[in-house]
Amino acid sequence: MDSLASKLTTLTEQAFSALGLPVEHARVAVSGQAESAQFQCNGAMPSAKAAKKNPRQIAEEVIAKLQELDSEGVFASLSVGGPGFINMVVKPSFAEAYLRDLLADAGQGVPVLSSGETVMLDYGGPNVAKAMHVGHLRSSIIGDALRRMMLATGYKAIGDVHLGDWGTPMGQIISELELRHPDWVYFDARFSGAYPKDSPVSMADLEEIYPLASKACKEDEARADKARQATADLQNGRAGYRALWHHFVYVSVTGMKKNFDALGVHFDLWKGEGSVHELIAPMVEKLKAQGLAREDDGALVIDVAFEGDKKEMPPLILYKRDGAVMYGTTDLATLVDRMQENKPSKIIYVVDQRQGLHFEQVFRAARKGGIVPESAELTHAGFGTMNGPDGKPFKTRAGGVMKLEDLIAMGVEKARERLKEAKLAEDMSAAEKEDIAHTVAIAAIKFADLQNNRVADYVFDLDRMTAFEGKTGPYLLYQAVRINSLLKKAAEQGFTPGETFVLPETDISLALILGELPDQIALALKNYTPHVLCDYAFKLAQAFSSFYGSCHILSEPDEALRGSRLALCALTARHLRVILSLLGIAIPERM
RNA sequence: GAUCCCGUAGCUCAACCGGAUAGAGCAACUGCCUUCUAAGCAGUAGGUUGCAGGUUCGAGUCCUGCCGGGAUCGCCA
Repeated sequence: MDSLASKLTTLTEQAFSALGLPVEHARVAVSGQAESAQFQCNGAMPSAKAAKKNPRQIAEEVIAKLQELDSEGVFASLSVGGPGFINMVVKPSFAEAYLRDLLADAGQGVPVLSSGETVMLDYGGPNVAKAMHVGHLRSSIIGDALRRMMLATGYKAIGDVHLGDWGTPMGQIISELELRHPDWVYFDARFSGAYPKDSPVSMADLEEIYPLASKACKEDEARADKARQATADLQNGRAGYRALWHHFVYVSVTGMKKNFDALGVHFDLWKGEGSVHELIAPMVEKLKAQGLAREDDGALVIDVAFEGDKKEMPPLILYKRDGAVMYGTTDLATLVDRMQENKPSKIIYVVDQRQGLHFEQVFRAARKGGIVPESAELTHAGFGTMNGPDGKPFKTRAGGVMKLEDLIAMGVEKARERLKEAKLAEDMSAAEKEDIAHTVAIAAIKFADLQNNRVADYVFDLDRMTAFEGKTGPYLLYQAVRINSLLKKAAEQGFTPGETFVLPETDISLALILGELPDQIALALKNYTPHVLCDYAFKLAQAFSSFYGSCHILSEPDEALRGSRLALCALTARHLRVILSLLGIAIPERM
């Protein structure tokens, strides 16, 4: 399904082509000046220089050609504005026909942007043995939204959680446990039997142990050496350590799933850094054989700097002095794995901006080593940090890192209060109320995050995002629920939405905005910027509210107009449902 | 020190490939609930887009230089 504007672009392309003007300038966009036009084409101005003509004159010629080509009566008016803008107003009948097709579209207005290309998205990235914290929120929310958008537009999208499970922290915990419990069978190097099935440590134990171990290593070099050795031994396959590590992963993933379920974030793959361990040695051998890997100060590295580089580009370390690998190595091996297993045409990393240099190094190494061909896109879709209302990195009142589950609980508590204040959901059961509070809280948190430009830092202000007024998730839920309630009420009176439209002056503005959906989705995906869809959802909800305020629907005596208005309601509701589901936001039945 | 990102209304943020008079929300002010959910709608006010140059028909957007903030720069992730 194309947008309304792209239908018009098809016409202007014909006109441009007939006049010998470059068709790439023929694009029609929604007008920035709603008073003077609905749509505009700016192509006369850039075409003017090459054609050696006055841009206004070109615009006039395009308009004349458009009128000549317009046998179906699309345009109500065409005019030249300013230095050469081609302003367009369409006839209601054109918009009416378009909406009829849109309503009948099997794809619900979602454009098809790919015929099944495989794309992999790397997001979430929680660490084993550590509680998930607010730092994981953005990656999870943005990554999942992009996955949903790509899946809906025809890609074979695969989300991979990419656990942080193979680095130094693992060795720090193992060595800490060995110091505390030297008698455990996991530390008996001569033991060759089966290790216990159940984990000797709980998630709570790990959360307590890790910070202590990490601190001890920072303060004591000998202690740090012990941890380094344990990391290397784990990676090199020491059986007891591996057994213990499997327990860590298991208990951690159980906790993570609870968080991701609460957020409504989905993954297709639960692989981690450790999953690709077997691929590392052959990969490194190949890099050596290619003459790309070299030894440097005891470590094995691959140079990724180029001749014309402006910035310093340190080599990527494959093996540390102590023989252990770092996340650059596992990231590279993960690319080997992905190219072998999934052959994606795009791999998108939704990871903190601060990792920019790291990904540049990994991508360069992957290209150099022939691991990823130039034809496959590698993108680091980075995001800014989440700050508190004071503009500084988000912390608890005590100054510590806030756990994700605590943050979600705070959001739910806030949503509960707001519902009570607004005297909403009063007639419902306690369980249903709780359900709605949760849905509202997640919508608030997700929308607040997604509506910000991905690359910029953003201020996380729970009071503001759960406020039930203005540009918030709850406002959108309210609009969606309100429309559904209206449609239900209409059905009770025996009124059903029509299949055709009648668009008087009062209804045209909403109709035109409904016709933007396909472009908005494509634009959001083009630069991996979900905030475009947030903006659009809000604009649509506002346009609906305005329409709703000025047109009384159920009391409309004209049957055709009433049916058309109900269809506008149904289409708006469907758009909101589609957009919010692309963003990963659920809508309650009622509230 | 080098490199990258950011700087737009009092606050939080938009602005599609460079397009017309830079838009929303919050806060403030004025109206609107005996009809479909007022968590809403209509309206008012609020700007030298950090500063100075440049490129061109046209610059918040591109280029150069400054100022301010953040981040990164080899054995953590």
